[in-house]
Amino acid sequence: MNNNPLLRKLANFTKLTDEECAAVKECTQDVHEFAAREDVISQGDRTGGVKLLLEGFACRYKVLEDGRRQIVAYFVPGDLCDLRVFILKRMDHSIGAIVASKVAEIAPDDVLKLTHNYPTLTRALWWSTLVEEAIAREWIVNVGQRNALERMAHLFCELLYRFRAVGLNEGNSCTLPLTQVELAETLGLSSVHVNRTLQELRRQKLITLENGTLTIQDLNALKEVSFFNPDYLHLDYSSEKPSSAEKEGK
Amino acid sequence: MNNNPLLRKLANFTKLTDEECAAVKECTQDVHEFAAREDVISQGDRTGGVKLLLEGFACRYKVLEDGRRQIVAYFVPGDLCDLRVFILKRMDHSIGAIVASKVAEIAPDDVLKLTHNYPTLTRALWWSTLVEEAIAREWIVNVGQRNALERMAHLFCELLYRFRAVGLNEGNSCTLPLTQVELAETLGLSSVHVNRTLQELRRQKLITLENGTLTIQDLNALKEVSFFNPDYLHLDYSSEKPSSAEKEGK
DNA sequence: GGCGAGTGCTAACACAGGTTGGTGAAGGCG
DNA sequence: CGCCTTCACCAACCTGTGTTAGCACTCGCC
Repeated sequence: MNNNPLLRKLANFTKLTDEECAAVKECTQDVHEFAAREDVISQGDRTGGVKLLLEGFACRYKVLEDGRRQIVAYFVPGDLCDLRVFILKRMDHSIGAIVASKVAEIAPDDVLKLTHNYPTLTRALWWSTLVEEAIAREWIVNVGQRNALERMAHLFCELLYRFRAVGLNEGNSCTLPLTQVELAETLGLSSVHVNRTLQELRRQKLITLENGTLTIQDLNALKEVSFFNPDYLHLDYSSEKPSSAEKEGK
Repeated sequence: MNNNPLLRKLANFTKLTDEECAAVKECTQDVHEFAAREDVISQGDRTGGVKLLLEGFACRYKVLEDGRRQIVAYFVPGDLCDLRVFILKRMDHSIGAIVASKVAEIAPDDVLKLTHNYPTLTRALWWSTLVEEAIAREWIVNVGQRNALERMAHLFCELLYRFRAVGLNEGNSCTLPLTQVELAETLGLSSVHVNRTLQELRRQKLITLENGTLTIQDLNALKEVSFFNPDYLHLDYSSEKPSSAEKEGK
């Protein structure tokens, strides 16, 4: 079961039956490969099926008319982009692969079938989209209220938690193949200031970031300086549900 | 039909049958009133039903541990807060009334019933949640990439479009009962700088804002200075669907 | 009638972060 | 092999925005 990162992620919310897992796997057979820095879908394109990142690392971004670019979300394996995009006609933003990635495309009809036939799975999928929205809100807070150091620290905390949720961490390390320019476009900073801030984080022995690998040396300290509160990720299956009569599993 | 702002808004996406309209109305009978600056629901609370703003003006916000506050969304009448919140256990943010407001609470079961029985209505509701997400993304772009003047201009453009979509504008004017502090918390600026920026917008004869009423004197210019592109609001029913065989109405 | 709270507004100063322009190292490629 | 591009890194300077503080006005209330 755990070779599918989506199922791995959903397990953070609820336990799925074998049948549900099989149904998901069946719908995610249409896999496309994208090269690093290639667009999966571009602003203005007609919406297609729902994309599921299977391997790699990708982002959502918008560009202003004058060229400024803002990355508004990251996708780690297991992330879906908008369960219901196909309701809209055109993409109001782009999705780009950051490194070589594998993306499954789920046909609209399959989405409807899945949500029609499997209520538990449906709840789990809704949970994942609600989390995605919560992340977007937290990013607004991040760029709106936090300074450069706090912003960057907060982002790194979030990414570690998300990689963990799909088992793609190694202790407090995870792959993070971002250039400093991309970090800048994420955090609303200049790349120069990203560089300075990275150095400061390293100087304080909070993180290391080299060769596309992020290592958080002191997670508690990093959480503190960035006011990171993981509640918005709603990864609370184990913590709040022990009393429920549902199966425990695993 | 048009006395319900939600139905009014959904009409921007598709035409609903009388039966669907009646079903919506029936589910939105449980109305609560909130005073200005009162919380509709607070961070940490257990999630209840889905809230629908009927009258007034409200916002979503998050507060950091040290007191900094960021408003991450505004609700105009007709806006729902997360069709599926009830899947989550606790609110990771608060919703507050800005002025005295009326809020309907739709029971989770009613949401499920509606989406189970009325596919067209369901599509329209999904559309509205997708738009809400798109707005959140645009806000990230706003605070991340635009400077103070552009940010404020962009926000005002967005709000006018949204008030228009529910018929609550008067030409290029709409009610906007925000203090400068609230504007600051929305745009990630200090209240002093909000003041400066407002004056600059007034000086350039782009807007007026007094007694809680925003008037956009030169919408085209305001859109230009803020790189405002309304695509993300997906209010494109009329513009992209003339060829469809569906009814025209109204 | 006066007082305090809340709000809009302004000025002076401080500083976080942006801009510009540079270096060197690593990798791709003719 | 040298050339070009990309990226991390660095320094000097500049500016947008924040901070602090103070004044004026309105409104509600004792």
